[in-house]
Amino acid sequence: MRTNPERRTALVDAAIEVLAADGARGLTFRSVDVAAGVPNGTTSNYFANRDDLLLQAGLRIHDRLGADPAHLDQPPSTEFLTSLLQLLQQRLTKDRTGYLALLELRLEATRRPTLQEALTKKVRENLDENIRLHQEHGLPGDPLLLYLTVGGYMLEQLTLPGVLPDGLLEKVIRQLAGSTPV
Amino acid sequence: MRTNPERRTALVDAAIEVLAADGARGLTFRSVDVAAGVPNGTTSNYFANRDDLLLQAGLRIHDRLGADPAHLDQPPSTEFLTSLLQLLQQRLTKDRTGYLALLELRLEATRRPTLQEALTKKVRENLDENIRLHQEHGLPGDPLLLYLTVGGYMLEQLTLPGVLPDGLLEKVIRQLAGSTPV
DNA sequence: ATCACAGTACTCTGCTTGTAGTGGTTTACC
DNA sequence: GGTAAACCACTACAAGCAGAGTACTGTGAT
Repeated sequence: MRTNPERRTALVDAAIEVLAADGARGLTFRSVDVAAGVPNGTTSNYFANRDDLLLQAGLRIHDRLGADPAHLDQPPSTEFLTSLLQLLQQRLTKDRTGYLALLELRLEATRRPTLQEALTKKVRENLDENIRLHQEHGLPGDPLLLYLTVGGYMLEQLTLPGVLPDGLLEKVIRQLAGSTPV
Repeated sequence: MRTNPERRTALVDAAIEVLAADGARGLTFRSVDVAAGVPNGTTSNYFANRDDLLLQAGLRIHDRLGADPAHLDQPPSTEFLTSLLQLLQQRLTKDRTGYLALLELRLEATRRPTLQEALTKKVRENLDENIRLHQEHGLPGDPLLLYLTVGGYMLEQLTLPGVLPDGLLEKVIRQLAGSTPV
């Protein structure tokens, strides 16, 4: 088992690429080798088995998607809320790979208790953080309702982008900003 | 290419089971043979290739999930809306297999334009029907907003059931029933 | 008797895994 | 500053497995 940290994260990132591109079906040691541009057998040397690789990818994804707190130093208003969600929409196109990989992992977690446990923990932390920030900034609308709606929107746009009408997210957000918390 | 219709749909149903249980990764001709309890090679004889099989599964799923209009002859009220969504929650546990398979197919559609096209058509039809019924019955709330929220809820419950607090759907629905259409 | 299908069995192909082995580079220690 | 040890990149290979596809036989219905 090799330990070189740079190469390790490079491999995990490559695994995320593979997940998004070819799904869990395409994730093999060899395909990660290829995606990372390293010789055959390298991923074998760094991870005990496929489960291990999936788990690492699941943890890493949240680091990649979560890290971007720069935009939070803004006035707590409805304007802010919409701008924050436009930002989310930007991310959805920019970091499509990461979100798709996360979806694949969620599905895979259905069959892997260990992965499910780890993902549940991470996703819940993320949700709690969302709620905390929402309340801390005194933002309008119910954070849980927002979370669900945005989640549904992302699923739809990621997998079947032709279904929803254009500009829906903005309209929806405008509605939600007017509703009161549970 | 064999044509026996009963066996054909039995194979497609088996394919849906396999999708939910093992994901797209596990969907092979042989695994469908096993799930359907037929001899090896049978699925090969009935479908040209994997793409074909996936497409058939995608079309069939909507028949399985959609057919249940009995509950629609009820008074158009907020009460009705909540009861209808409780029914959805029941379905989520009863027909978990179908919904999971649909999720897998959505992900797979990312890589298969033909499948994506077919699914987009079906899902959009479903959405349009939802909207139509919603308006026809004069139900409260915005149907698109409902659609997104319920979609997000379903994704969460299907893949990481430990994340959301109990009874959330009801609370959320109550909120949404009070909001006005876009 | 013919046709369509169920079921069996077999081959071929490709992919994946895991590891052994070699050579190079860095680190530590004298 | 030179040597030894540890670590790692990379190559190459052996072995196994799974899946696809198909040819063949038997059977029941028309």
